[in-house]
Parts: sequence; structure tokens; C-alpha cells
Amino acid sequence: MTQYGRVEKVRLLVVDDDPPIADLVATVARYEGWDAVTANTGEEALRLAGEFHPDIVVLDLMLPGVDGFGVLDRLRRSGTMVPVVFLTARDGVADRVAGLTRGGDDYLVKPFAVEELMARLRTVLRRSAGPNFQRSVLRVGDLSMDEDTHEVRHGEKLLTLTPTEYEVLRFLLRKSPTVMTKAQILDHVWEYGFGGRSNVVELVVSRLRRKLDDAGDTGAPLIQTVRGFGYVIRQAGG
Amino acid sequence: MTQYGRVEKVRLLVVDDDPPIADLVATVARYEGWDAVTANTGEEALRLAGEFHPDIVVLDLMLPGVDGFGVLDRLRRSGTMVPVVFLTARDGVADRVAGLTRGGDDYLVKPFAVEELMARLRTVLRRSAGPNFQRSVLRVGDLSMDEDTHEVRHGEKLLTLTPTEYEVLRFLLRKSPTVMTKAQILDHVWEYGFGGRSNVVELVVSRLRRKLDDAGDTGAPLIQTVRGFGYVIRQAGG
DNA sequence: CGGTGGCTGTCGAGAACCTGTCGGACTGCT
DNA sequence: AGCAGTCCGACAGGTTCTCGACAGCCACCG
Repeated sequence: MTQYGRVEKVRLLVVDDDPPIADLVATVARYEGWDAVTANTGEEALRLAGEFHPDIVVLDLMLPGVDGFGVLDRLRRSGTMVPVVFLTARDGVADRVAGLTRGGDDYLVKPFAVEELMARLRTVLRRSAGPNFQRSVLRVGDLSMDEDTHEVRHGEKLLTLTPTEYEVLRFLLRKSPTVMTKAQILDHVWEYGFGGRSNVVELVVSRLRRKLDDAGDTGAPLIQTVRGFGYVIRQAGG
Repeated sequence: MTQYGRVEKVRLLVVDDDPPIADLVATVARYEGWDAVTANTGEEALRLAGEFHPDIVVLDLMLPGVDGFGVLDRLRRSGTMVPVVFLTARDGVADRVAGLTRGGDDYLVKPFAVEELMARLRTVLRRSAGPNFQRSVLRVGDLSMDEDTHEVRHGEKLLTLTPTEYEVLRFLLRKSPTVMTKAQILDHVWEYGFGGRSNVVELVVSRLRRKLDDAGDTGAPLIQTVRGFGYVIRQAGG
């Protein structure tokens, strides 16, 4: 299956001075089938941008030496229109970031959730592909999620989900019909470094189920428990 | 879907000596599905005009070397009737510009808001397409906005909106039914370089809602909040 | 020039809503 | 029956959203 209308792998450049973070992002991207390289300094980033020709860049704004804005500037000056998704601390340069989504770029506040970053990257890629970009709709059985309009329907019924519920459901839909463990869900949907080793996931699934099943379902629950492993969304009977 | 009655992509030439600005405009235009090229000097602009045959030109009047007026002059001398939208500093040459907008051209003061620029470009294009140009009316549900007459109606009721309200509403209508984040709205509707890290967007939406809903609406508000994400205009029940 | 009125953005309080923790009930397996 | 794993009600703290009040600004007018 081709993604975003392209045949080759997406090429991603991750720029972050914190190697664990850069690697985390690169790893997840590779797991999605992308080509990913990392840079830990602005200089390296610029060099790699020239050699690697990424389709998209993840750029931390807090860099030693040439900072994120400098890198962006030089990137643009060299004529690359490659879309960028910025990372920034919550309090940090938030104000200076304003104005960055205009050029089609996007930004995310640290600490972020891996799935959310991937979702934004996909969106930015999809949109930068041109005007004829397609809606992204995830479907399993009679459940559908439109990632652009944020509409989630179960059959005819329109559901209202909270942000967390939405993210968990998206993750499960995206991975369906693979079983995801609670740890995996936690690691992807919650911010990295989230402390709560609790039963949040169960809770959110529980709340999700209530909303899904209130929507007129009768048979097996849409989100199934695989005891001892985790959760799946599977077509009924599947 | 054809835009402005044409089948091929609109071809835009952006002339500005400030590369970030030129790229900004080009990027936004590409997102709309246009073909865009940039020039940073008058000479380059003239060369590109000859090769690229743009349908419309965005021209900064403050250029080093051959200035904006010179470029325009030579363009016209070479027989091109391509419509032009000028950019100028606030205090700058506003009076001299006034005389130039006769031929269906237009101008905008820097710093401008991206959406407003795009709106003017669309208008100029439509007009230059000839006498049989079509009105551009945005509609969602019983809400309609005529971009030529600036009339906004909710059902029968004619609304009076302030400029900011109008722009925000237009942006939401144009993007409907996609959810726009507050950052996106801020970035597109406010001038680039706007610092306000506040709740302006929420405020304007609030004021808009009051006007929309005073107009005899009863059910769900037309502008819906997607908590944690942003705002959408969506057909009721949809 | 000073006055008037409309438009915009800031502030802040209150409302609405979301989220994680706790703990008790429940389930399925052995 | 016993146990680990799961489910979910209730609650408190925190976050996000809404909107009234107000002040600066600008355009227009006398």
C-alpha cells in the first residue's frame, strides 16, 4: 500500500541535541517503514539536509550553536521547501513559534506523545503533496475516524471523544487488527516520560467502550480485551 | 474540482527581496494547489515572467536595483497584461500605488495576513478572467458569505461583521469541515509577526457566535469547539 | 485639533470539562 | 476457592473555554 500517494519510503531528518529523543523519533519512524536519520547539532543538520534530501524534518528549536531558527533560515535560504515540524519547550520560545504553521509547517510542545508527532508528520506530508490530497479516514467495521474533521462515527452515530480517548482510539485503529499491549499504548499515546504506571489505559478504554457501545451496539464490544496481552479493535467475528 | 473556472493550476510569480516572505507566499499558494515561483530581484522577476508566464504576480515595491515600479513598467511594455498585486510598507509609497490599481490590480500593506492576500489574489484572478466571472459564495448549512459583496447571511438575516470577524469566519468556511487549531487560525488570519499569545481567537469566535446565534439559531452553535484541538464550522447534525 | 464611536486585544473570573488516582467489584483461569 | 488481571464508579485537581469589562487605538467628523 502506498502512503500519501508516494511509492518510495518517506525520508525523515530528525534534529535534536538530546540523542535519546532523536533516536526515539527515528526508531518509531523506521518502524512505520520510513527512512530516518538523526542530527544532534545545527551544522550536522544542514549537512545532512544537503546529502540526505529529506521529505520532512523534525527540528528542535533549542539547539546549541546554530539554533533551530537559524537552521530553518539556512534551509530556506538554500532553496529547500521541505516541510518542518518544530519541537519546543512549553514555556520556552512558544511566542516566537507563532507564525510557523502558516507555511504549512507545524509544531509540537515537548514533551510530546510519539503518536501525535507521527500523526502531524503524516498530515503535513499529505498536505504538502498538493491540493488533491485525500482525506485520511480510518475504518474498521462500522467504526470510522476522519483525521481531518475529527469526526468519529459508529454506524450513523456521531461520537464525542475527549483528546485522550481520540488518541487511544486512533492508535488502536491504526494498528488494527494487531493486539497492542497496555505498555505499548502508554508509550505511544502518552507523552514520553509519563510517570503514571497506573491503570490509565484500562480506564480510557473503559470510557471509550461506554461511548462506543452506547451508540447502539449489541454484540461483542468493538475494543476487545486479550487477557494477559492487551487490546485490539477487530471486526466483529474476526 | 476546477478553480475560478480554469482547469490548469494557477501560475503565480512572487517577487520580494526578502526570501522568507517570498517563500511564505509561495508555500501558501502551493497549498492551494497553485504553481508558484519566487524571484528576489527585479531582473530575476523579469526573466521569470518571460519563462514562466504567470497568471498573476505578487510584487513588492521595495526592491533593490530595478524597483517595483520599474518591473511593472517593463512588464507592461513587453505587452503582458498579467494582473499584479502589490506589496508595500505601511508608510511607504501608498499614494503612488493608488494610481496603479486601476487595471483590476490590487495592493496590500505589509505586514499582511496570509489569508487576506490569498483572498485578494483569488478576486483579482476572477475579475481578470473576463466579464463572465462568477461570484464566489461560500456556504455551509444556512450560512452564506459572498466574497464579492461581503454580505454574510445566516438564513435570511443579514449579519454585520467587523473585519476580523469576517476574516476568521471566511477562513473557517473555506476550510470547513476540517478542524482548524487556534494556532492555524492565528497564523493565517492575523498579520505575520503578530505577537499576541493570548486568547484573541477564542474571543473573536465568541463574538462571532453571538452574532450568528442571535440571528435566530437555536440548536447547536454553528462554530463548534473541538476541545483540545480547535474550531470547525460544520453542518448541524453532520 | 479635540471629540466620538467603533474595533481589537488584555485581563480575569467563572464554568465546563478532562484526567489520573483510589479502591472495590468482577472475571476467567487454574 | 484463590489469584492475577480487568473493569469502572467516584472524586479532586487541573486545564481549557467562554465571555464580561475595560483601555488603547484609529478613523472619521465637526
